[in-house]
Amino acid sequence: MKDHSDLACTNVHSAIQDTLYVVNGKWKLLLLSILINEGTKRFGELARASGISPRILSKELHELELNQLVSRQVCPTKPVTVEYSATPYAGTLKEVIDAMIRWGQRHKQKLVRS
Amino acid sequence: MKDHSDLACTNVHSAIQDTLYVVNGKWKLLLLSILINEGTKRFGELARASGISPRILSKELHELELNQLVSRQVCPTKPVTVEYSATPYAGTLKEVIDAMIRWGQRHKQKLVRS
DNA sequence: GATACTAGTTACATTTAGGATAGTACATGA
DNA sequence: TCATGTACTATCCTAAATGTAACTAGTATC
Repeated sequence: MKDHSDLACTNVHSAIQDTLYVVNGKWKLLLLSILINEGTKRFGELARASGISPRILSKELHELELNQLVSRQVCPTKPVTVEYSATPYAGTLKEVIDAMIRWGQRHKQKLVRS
Repeated sequence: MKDHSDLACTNVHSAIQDTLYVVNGKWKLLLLSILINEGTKRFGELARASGISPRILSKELHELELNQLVSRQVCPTKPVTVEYSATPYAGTLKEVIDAMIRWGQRHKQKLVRS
């Protein structure tokens, strides 16, 4: 209600859309949350922790890597393993993720009460 | 990294999924942002402000109403108008929305710089 | 050689989201 | 009576998202 020029509104609207574009879909914020809160994980660990099928997981991780939110490191183990980590830049999304976690928890409690 | 029981993780994961379930899609957070920041708006105003087609707008507003995030009031004007407002409960999502606005703005600046 | 573990990939099917277009219903004013 | 403004709704369609199942490739182990 305060700063209400058309320009300011447009910026706010497109800022939301820009964020949604980067973290679209059912899985990206969940994956980032896991990597941020639990640290580096391998492909199989992420699949088990999230319940995402390999095909989707591979695609989501690739998209997150393109946006520099996740880094991928191949480890010379036998058999080879691949470690995925949240980048420092992903940390800037923590504010969004934490807000969503808090809201989801409160929302569930509200549903239980009513 | 701190509280790392399976239960805590499960709760965190499902909390994110619960939030995503309520505010899914391209438009719900944008609509809520408009209604929260700019106040009550009519159907046509929302359509113009957001660029959403009537069919989708109607569907999104209905879903938001079901989740008690938006209230709908018919005004006895001629022709009849309908006002949509963010409910007090929608205010609890402001934290999420503001975090996404800030992130989107910073992200765009990052893209411009690099 | 068969089996298993790693990290994917490929092909296919299904579901969902979203958009385009036109039409409905009601009232007003020309 | 016809156009206009309001708020939708119905129909159809396309594209995107997601899921399932099977399969590849490299290495190690039995």
